[in-house]
Amino acid sequence: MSGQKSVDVYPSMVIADSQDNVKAIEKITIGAQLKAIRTNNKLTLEEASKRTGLARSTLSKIENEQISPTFTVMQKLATGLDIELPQLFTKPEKKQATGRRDITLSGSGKSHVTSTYEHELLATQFSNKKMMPYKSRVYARSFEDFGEWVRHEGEEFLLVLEGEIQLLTEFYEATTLKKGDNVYYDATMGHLVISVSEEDAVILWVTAS
DNA sequence: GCCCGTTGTGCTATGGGTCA
DNA sequence: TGACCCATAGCACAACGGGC
Repeated sequence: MSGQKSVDVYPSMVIADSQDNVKAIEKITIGAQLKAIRTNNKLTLEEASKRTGLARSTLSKIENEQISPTFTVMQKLATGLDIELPQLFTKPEKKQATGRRDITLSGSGKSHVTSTYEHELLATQFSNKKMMPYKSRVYARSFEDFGEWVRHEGEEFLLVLEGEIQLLTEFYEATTLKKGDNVYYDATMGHLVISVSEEDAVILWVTAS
């Protein structure tokens, strides 16, 4: 319950608006997303509290960015509010149409920087999509940069766009992949990616739940 | 006055870091 | 390795303000 630690799979996010460099950065906060989802569903904090099992004050603090929810809390939020977890990181759509599309111009994805990766989330306007595509610059150079395996629900496809990476997985030998190489794997298996080229590698990732 | 949201305080539980 | 300390998350509770 309390004091839980979690692997930062989808960390707090920023928006980049340049092609190669992150310039003006706009923060996308989980709190704001949570509040939008809750109010769209016409739920009070009290009602949301009952549905998620989290205290009303806790929800208020999350919405006002006073505390950062752990992965477990985000799972409770997703379950209680009947949403997919990635929706906490994407702006909610009021209604969905069929035949929809989402164009992300070069460098205009939602960026989110960690100590190991700089993610640029693509096609973020869809709140209920089955895949989550994102481009990542790989800062990590060793397993120690992560401390533990990254694992989560679903499957992932990875394509190397620039540089050279090493894919480390729980059950296989480390594999070196260069530009154009790709891999599809079960994301519940412990995995992580490190750069092995002189420059930080850039990869395309597609996560499907 | 009631409902709702926000804020502040104090407490507990837990994990990480440090040190002997 | 175990003890200790500290930071953090989460909870309950109370108080306050705004809107109806």
